[in-house]
Amino acid sequence: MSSGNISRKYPCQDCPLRTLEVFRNFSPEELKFINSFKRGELVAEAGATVLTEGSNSAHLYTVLSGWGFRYKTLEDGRRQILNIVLPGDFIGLQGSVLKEMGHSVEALSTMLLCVFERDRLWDLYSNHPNLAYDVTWLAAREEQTLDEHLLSVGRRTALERLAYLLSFIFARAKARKMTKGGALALPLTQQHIADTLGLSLVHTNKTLKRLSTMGVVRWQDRRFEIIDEVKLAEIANWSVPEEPIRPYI
Amino acid sequence: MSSGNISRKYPCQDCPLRTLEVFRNFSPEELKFINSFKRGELVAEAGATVLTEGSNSAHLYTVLSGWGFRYKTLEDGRRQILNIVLPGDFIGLQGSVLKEMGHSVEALSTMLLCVFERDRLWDLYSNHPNLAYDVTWLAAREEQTLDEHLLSVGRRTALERLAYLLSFIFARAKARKMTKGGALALPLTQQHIADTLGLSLVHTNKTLKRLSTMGVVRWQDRRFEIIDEVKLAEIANWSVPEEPIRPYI
DNA sequence: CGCGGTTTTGAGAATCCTCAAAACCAGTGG
DNA sequence: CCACTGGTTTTGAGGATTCTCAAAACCGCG
Repeated sequence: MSSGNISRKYPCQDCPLRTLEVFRNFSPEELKFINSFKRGELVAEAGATVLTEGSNSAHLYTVLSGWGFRYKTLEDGRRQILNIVLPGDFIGLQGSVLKEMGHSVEALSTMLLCVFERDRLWDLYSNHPNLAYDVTWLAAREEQTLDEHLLSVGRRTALERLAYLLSFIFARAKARKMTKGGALALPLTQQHIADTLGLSLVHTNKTLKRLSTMGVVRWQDRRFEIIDEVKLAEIANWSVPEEPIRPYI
Repeated sequence: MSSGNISRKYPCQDCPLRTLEVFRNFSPEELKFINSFKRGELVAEAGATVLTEGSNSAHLYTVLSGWGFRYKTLEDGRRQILNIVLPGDFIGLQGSVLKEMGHSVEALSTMLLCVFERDRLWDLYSNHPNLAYDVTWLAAREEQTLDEHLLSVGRRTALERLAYLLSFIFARAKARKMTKGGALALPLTQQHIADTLGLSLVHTNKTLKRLSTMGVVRWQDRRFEIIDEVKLAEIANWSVPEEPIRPYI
C-alpha cells in the first residue's frame, strides 16, 4: 500500500483469470456476490509493500496478475520468505480473521490486485457458505504448502531444497500458463531464492551453479529454464503433485 | 488410528476444557450443534498414529487432553515435526477440505480426542457461519504459527531456535494450565526437539546443555523448567505474544 | 561512461553434522 | 535384588556443509 492507486472496477464475471482450468467454475450467483464484495482494483509496483506485518489491514486481496512474496523478518533484518504469491492467490486473511498480520507481502513485479473490504467477510460467511468453504480451502492449502516448505528448510540439503523450490514454483506457474515449454520468466533475484531456502546468497549461487553444470536447469538474466524436469524432482526427493483445482475468489 | 477405541460421548456442554479462559465462550446453541456434530471419543496411546499423510481420513478431531505432534517425512526417513498438538487443537482439516492429508499426527502421550464426521462439516458451514468462521480462524492461526516456525528454522541459529521453541511451547502450555510456575512436564525427547528445529540430535543436545549452563532453563528427565523467561525470549529474538482467545470446537 | 544492483569467485572460518561409544535410566525377568 | 534390555542422553572427535568477508565481473540504464 506504500504505492499504487485504486482504479475503477472490472466485472468479476469477465475476469480473464477464470478461463484457466486451475480455477474451479463459479456459478453466476457466486460471481455476482464476489463482484459486489469487490471494492476495486489496486496496482502495486515491483518493490511495493502490499501488506505489513503487525498491521491491521482493512483489506483483503486477490492477485489478478504479477508476482509477490510473503515474508517475515527478525529485528536484525534477517528475512525469511514464506511463500511466493501468484495470480489467484488470496492474501490478507490473517489480518482479517486474527487480530493482525503475522507477515508482510511485497510485490516482485507489477501486481494487479482485487481489493475486498474486510468488514464484508462476515457477510460472505453468513450468506455464502460455499464461498466460506472456499476461503477455508485456501487457508488449508496454504498451510499444506507451508508444511512442505518447512520440511524442506528443516530437512533437505541445499541442493535438494533448491531443486524442490524450482520445481514447486514451476508447477505453480505452469498451471497459470506463465511458462513457455520448460522456460519461465522469474522476477526473483538469487537473494530472494536464498531467503526462501534459508541459505546465504553465496551458497545459493554456488548451488544454482551446481544444478546448472549437472544439466538440470539453466539460469540466465532473469529467465530460468528446466532442462530435465524428472531429474529435478528426483534430486528434490519430491514427486511433483498435480496442481489441484482451486477456488478463486 | 492404529490403536485406540471409541468410547461413548460426554456432552460438550460439560466439557472441562471450556473453563479455560484461552477458549472463547460458546453459546448454548453452538454447543448444542457441536455436541450433535461430535460422534464420539477416541483414546490414542503414546506412539499411536492418529492421522496419516496421504490418507483420506473420514474424521476430524479435537484434542481433549494429551500431547501430540504433526510431522512429515522424506522417503529416506528424515522427519520434520511441523507443530506440537495440544488440548483444544483441531486436527484433520486438510483431510476434509483438500483431497488428502499432507502430514501425519502422532500421540506423544495418551490423547483423548473428540471425533467428528467429515461429512457433517458442510452442514456446519451452511448452518453455522459463526462456527465456520471459527474453523477458518483456527486454520489462519495455524498458518501464522507455521510462518513463525519457518522463520525460525530458516533464519535463526540453533541456540535461538531452541530458545524460541521452548518459549513457544511453554506459552501454549501455560495458557492451558499445564505448567506449574516455570515448570512443565514435557513428553518430548530430544529427538523430537531436534526434528522440530531441523537439527541433529547431537547438536540439539549440546545446544540444550548450553542453555542450561547459561542458567536460562533446566532439563532433567522429562521435566523442563524455565528459569529466566525474559532471557529466553531475548535469546530467541522473540517477544512472547499473548495467547489469543481461541475458538474451541 | 558511470552507477547501482546482481551475480560470480575465492578463501578462511563457524556451525552443524556424522560416527561412535559411553553413561544413564526405567522397566523386565530371572 | 540384580542383571539385562531398549531407549534416551551425553561426550568426544573429525569432517562436511554452509557462512561471512571481500572483491571482481557483469549488466541494464541514465
